[in-house]
Amino acid sequence: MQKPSPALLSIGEVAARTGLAVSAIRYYEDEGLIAARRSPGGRRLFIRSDIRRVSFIMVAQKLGFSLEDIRERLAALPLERTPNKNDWAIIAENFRSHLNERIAMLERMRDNLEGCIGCGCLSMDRCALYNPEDEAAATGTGPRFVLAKKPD
Amino acid sequence: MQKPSPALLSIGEVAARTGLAVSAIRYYEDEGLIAARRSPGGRRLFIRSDIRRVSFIMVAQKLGFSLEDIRERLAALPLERTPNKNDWAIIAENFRSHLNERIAMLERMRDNLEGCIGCGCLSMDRCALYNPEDEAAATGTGPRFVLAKKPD
DNA sequence: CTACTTTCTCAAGTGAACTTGAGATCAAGA
DNA sequence: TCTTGATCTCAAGTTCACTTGAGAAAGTAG
Repeated sequence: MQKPSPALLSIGEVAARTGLAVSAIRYYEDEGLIAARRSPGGRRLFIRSDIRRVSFIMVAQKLGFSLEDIRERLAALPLERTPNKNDWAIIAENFRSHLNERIAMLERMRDNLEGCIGCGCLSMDRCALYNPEDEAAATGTGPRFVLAKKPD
Repeated sequence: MQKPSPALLSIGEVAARTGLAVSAIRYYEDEGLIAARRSPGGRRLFIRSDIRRVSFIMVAQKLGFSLEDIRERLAALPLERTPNKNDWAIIAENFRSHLNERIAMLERMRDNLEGCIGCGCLSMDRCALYNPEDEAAATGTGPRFVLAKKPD
């Protein structure tokens, strides 16, 4: 009967299963995002749940979080032990609220954009995307009316 | 009667009105994202619509587009002439579909996350976030079941 | 005209997130 | 045992998106 999966994984296996480069995994370890034990010969050995941890890092990055952000978020997970349901639930909950914020921002952006195309207001007033410079000049920096909840 | 706004703007004025650093505006010109004419003395002169162009760059960046992406998108706008409603509508439409994709991705991510917290499936099967490694290993690289439309 | 501020160019530096290269070691199959 | 192939460490290089610095010239207020 062949072993279905060994208890510990080499860095190459983690790389193959996540699609990440070996060098990137080492970098994540240097940066404290993951932890590895070592074989007697000095090679890194990962536990299976590290694949999930790495996957989480990759997904979070695609969503625009920095490694610093992600490290803070992952700090709630145990490094040496396989995280349980409750460990992940804490992370997920935290992550979810950030996701909702981001979704809301994108939707605002999209709706402003659509409003602008349809409304014919492009000449001057009340069009946040077409004409953010006047209000922005009054209050400070950047075209933030497109991103803000309300230009109140 | 004081001039309400001169026809052409200095780089400092564009910086003040967009909140961007002067150096960044020069950088964008080097990168071909904006174009400036020059005064007899060699200073950059921008047209008013360049403020909108710069604002657009800033917003698009916040949404995760690279300057390269943005340059391609802006290529549909005229550089020397003030873009009209139709020019912007083309950009906006193009941009909108990307926004919708991004929103959909975030929503999928969020829903997977929520499903995972609630469903109690964290031990093994059918939980894309908790356990992406097995399916991912079979088909290739990365934790893409969390991001893909369907793990079909 | 003088003094001061803004802008100019060009080169080099910065931080994030990795990758690449060199030279050595570890581990497994023929 | 020999020979690959995977991994190790450490230093240096890369890309992106800028910023900083130096030295000079342009514009502006008094």
